[in-house]
Amino acid sequence: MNQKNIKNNDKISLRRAQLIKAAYRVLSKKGYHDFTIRDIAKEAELSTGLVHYYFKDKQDLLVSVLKDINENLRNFLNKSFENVDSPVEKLNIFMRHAFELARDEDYFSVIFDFWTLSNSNERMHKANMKLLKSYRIECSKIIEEGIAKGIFKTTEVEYITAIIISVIQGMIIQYVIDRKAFDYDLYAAKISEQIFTLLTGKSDIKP
Amino acid sequence: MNQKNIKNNDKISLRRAQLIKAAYRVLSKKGYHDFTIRDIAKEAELSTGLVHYYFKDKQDLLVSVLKDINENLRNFLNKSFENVDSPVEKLNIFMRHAFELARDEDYFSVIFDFWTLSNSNERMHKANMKLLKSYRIECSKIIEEGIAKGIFKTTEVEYITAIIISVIQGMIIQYVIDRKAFDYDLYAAKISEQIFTLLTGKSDIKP
Amino acid sequence: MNQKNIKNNDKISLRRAQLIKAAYRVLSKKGYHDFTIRDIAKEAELSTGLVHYYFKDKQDLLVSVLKDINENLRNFLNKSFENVDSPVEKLNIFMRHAFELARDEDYFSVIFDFWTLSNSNERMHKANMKLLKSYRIECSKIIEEGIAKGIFKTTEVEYITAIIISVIQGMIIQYVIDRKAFDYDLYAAKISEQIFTLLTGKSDIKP
Amino acid sequence: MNQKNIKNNDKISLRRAQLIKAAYRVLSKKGYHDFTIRDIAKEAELSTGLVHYYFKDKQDLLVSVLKDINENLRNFLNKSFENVDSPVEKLNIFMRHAFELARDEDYFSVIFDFWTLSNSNERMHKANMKLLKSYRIECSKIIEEGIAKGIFKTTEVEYITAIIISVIQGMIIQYVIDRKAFDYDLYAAKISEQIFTLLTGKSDIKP
DNA sequence: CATGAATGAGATTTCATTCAT
DNA sequence: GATGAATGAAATCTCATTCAT
Repeated sequence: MNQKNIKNNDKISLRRAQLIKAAYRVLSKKGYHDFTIRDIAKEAELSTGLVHYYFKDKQDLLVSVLKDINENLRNFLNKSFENVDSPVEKLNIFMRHAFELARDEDYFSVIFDFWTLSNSNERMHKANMKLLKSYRIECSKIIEEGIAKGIFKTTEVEYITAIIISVIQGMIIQYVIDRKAFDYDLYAAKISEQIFTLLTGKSDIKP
Repeated sequence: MNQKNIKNNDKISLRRAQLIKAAYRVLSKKGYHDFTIRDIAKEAELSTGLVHYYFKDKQDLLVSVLKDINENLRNFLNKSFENVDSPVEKLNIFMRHAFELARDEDYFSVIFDFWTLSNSNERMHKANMKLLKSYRIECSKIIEEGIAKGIFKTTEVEYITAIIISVIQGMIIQYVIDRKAFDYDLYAAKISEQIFTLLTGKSDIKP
Repeated sequence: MNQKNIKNNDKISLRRAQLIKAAYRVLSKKGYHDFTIRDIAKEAELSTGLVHYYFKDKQDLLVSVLKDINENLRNFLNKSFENVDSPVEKLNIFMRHAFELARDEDYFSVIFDFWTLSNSNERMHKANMKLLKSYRIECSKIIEEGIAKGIFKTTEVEYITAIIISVIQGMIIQYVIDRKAFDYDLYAAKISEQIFTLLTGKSDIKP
Repeated sequence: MNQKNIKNNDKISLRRAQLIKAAYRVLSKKGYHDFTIRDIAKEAELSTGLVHYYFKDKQDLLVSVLKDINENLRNFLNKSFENVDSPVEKLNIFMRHAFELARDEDYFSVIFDFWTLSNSNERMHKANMKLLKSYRIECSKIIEEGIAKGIFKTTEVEYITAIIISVIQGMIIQYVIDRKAFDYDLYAAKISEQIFTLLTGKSDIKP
């Protein structure tokens, strides 16, 4: 590939990224039902035609947004774990990150949209499966590392993982839908603690 | 209220129920994105005009569907608890019912739709809050009854309730999105058991 | 079918006919490439939505126009032949009618459009086949009647029919594309005469 | 004109020819309705921008395609007649060539497209007139040569020419639209024979 | 009450054409 | 000459909502 092509590809990637970002912003602001290609174009300060130049159709753009979210998760975790050795600390980072998602007003509205689209769009369905799987895989890796290092004492990595993801996710949903349902921060802390108890058999680990 | 009005109201209720049911069926079949007023009218074998006679607009109908779901939950639990005294048995029924929701292919796609709509529609948002609250209230009532009867030994009813709802809900979502993610029945059973352990302090209670 | 349905169907037929007529007018004025659904709606003084209410899509409307043309041909011939017994006179009417089509500035532009669409649209293709077949069938019927009555003396009805249709059609095309190519009326008269010669063996029959 | 300009012009001609060929291929494959400038560029393995460098606009390109077809006709006939003296043989070649056009699946779809465009585009209209005129002129030349050589005995060259073009063209159209309408080869042979009869006076039918 | 024809705003999508590189 | 990213106008089609009957 020559110099020129590299430049072009960079430009293409740039535009795609720009549009994906704009789509994410619009999506979270207006929700899938009301957002239009025109909104995205306006948000990105580009023409509507260009959106279709880079993405086959609306659904293609949305799938790309979801894939982008997935990639961001991996990047975030990779970066965060760079200088961290302790599995306990890693799990803490992981859970804190997960609980923090509820902070971002928009993130879960977008996720809801994607779940909804899962039904009618197979590509979206697969991307959703992949994102959830990513969460489970990252979580399992940490737990297994903890077991290998003799810190965690469970034999049921997958089950514990499913529980962790479930309880965090379920908590977030309730909180996102009803911010006054309970003291989210307190419950998040308690749950973290309880999970460590479950994993280590002691309750004195401080997150 | 005279005889005629009663009759009319009955008929109105009948038509409304008929349309709500049709809306639920269409909604679960096609998802929010593709369903139309015409679909509902056809499903109910009525005219499109009539839908707007009984419901202000599309959103009004959808809110009514959600409220209907809420009512059904209460009715179901009331009926199920009619001849049951044991809080343990009640909690079992409650959790089994909740886990069973994942069985119904359609139920959670509809719920996803409603969550999504929560974002842009305040009435829908409120209805969603109410449904989640209903779950928490019903669950809390059972736990408090168990405490009163000396069977459950927790002081944190609300927290435990939130955990129960969260873990079940989170489990369902993962399962609905990826039916092969894990052995749902096994995990459901394990979770139930673990919740009873949490509540009673013993692990030998068989659900 | 009750009185009401009949009324409704009449109304439906009315609207459909109205739109087909409008489509025909617009089509001949602007040609397929430039004509829009909006044009038709405007021509019929109705809304664009209504066009789609009565016709699945643009192509569906066009196929309907072609079918309408076909029907008109049959109706015209049936009516014209009502009090005519002589096959010679019938064939004369038939050929005069055919040659007259070139008079209508629009008719053949529309036909060209349909031929063009034949390629990409199977329904249109079939409708085109049907129209041409209609012409052949009507022509053959007359010739056979003439043979039965001992007036025409050919054994090759189908071949003669194909020739008649071909030469008239080919003549029209040249004339429609180039009005000054030749003396259309003169040539039309000559061709008619020659065809009768071919059929009867004498040349003194005056059309 | 200097050496450089000649080179450039050659290159320009080359590119133009390349694009015209590509346009013809795309046009016959997809038909006017679905073909795009991008299709042509892709087919020619060039960029879309270049199409507009060599042709003012889409219509300009199409007119060029039609002119190209016209030129090809003349070239073909010139070449075919190179070593042929007999007008009978020449007319045979001419008619065979004409009838053969129906063989090429694509040729007449393209011609239909051009006829259709005739309506809304004057340049296209003229190009169409020119192509039809070319056919008549070539045919007339042969007949006149035959008369000069005492082989053909008609005094109505133009009329006979119009008939020949008409009947062949009309035959092709019926065949192109309905391949099973009749035995095309048989009818083509019969028509050729009959035309020669008409021209040589061997039959007793008077034109 | 009930119907469904009619409306019209608005969404997605396509594509000829332009222009900076 | 050559490229292809970018534009933006315009087309088709959908659908909630209205309203005369």
